[in-house]
Amino acid sequence: MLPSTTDDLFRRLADPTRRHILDLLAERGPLTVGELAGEFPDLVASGISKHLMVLRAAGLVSATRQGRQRLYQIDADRLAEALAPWLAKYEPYWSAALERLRDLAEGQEPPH
Amino acid sequence: MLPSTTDDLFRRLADPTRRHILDLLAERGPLTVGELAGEFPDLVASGISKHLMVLRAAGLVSATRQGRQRLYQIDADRLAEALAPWLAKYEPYWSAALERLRDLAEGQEPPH
DNA sequence: GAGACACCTTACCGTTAGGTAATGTATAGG
DNA sequence: CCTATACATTACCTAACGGTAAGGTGTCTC
Repeated sequence: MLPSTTDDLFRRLADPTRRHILDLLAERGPLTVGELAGEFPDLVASGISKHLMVLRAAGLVSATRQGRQRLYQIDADRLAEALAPWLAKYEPYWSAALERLRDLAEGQEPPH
Repeated sequence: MLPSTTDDLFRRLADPTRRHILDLLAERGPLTVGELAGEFPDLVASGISKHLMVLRAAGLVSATRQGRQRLYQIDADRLAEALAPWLAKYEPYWSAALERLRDLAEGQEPPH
């Protein structure tokens, strides 16, 4: 399922749990299913596993066995690659928005 | 519904028809419901209207009466603003992906 | 002001998506 | 080997979503 069209991508990113999983993998590096499941007290482990399968089917994450555990890591390049065509259409808008966000983060007023 | 959290945004962008509506408004400028509906032969007009309500509730589009028609236009700034916090997390990845995309569009090999 | 028109709103319906629970499979340890 | 562990997989249930159809509201035209 390498192509991962825009439709496909947005469908997979639509679920907040899946985006949270991606965020965790991006922040902390590779994690096991158990570690990830620990971050979602309201969910059963097999639910996490299912979400991981959805992400893996699009190549957004990849897994490597580590004994009896399984280490998942994000493939942010693929994520970016799949999102790029859509992003390109709105580039001028969000590039400005990102600058405003950065200005805000620095606690200084935007140049105005 | 001004805040439009990331969760909220992705839920609304998840539907391909809604993203297509946004694309059309971005490319062609303000359009009426009838004009938009014409682009979706498989859908009934009231379906389009429903999608527009979903987008409008998040402020992603706005409408102005024009006689008995209604002109919808995209609010790309709000779209970008809502997406920016999420985008910022993966910025290094997709900024590279966008460059590769641009290089590809110009028909030249990336600098490598 | 009566009708046509453009759109909105509501009610309803089938499909899908996300959740749990139960079962299956592969690996580590005693 | 036998058991426990760590995930994967399957079956099942419910809620949410996207769709149509029918009725409602406001506006233009004659």
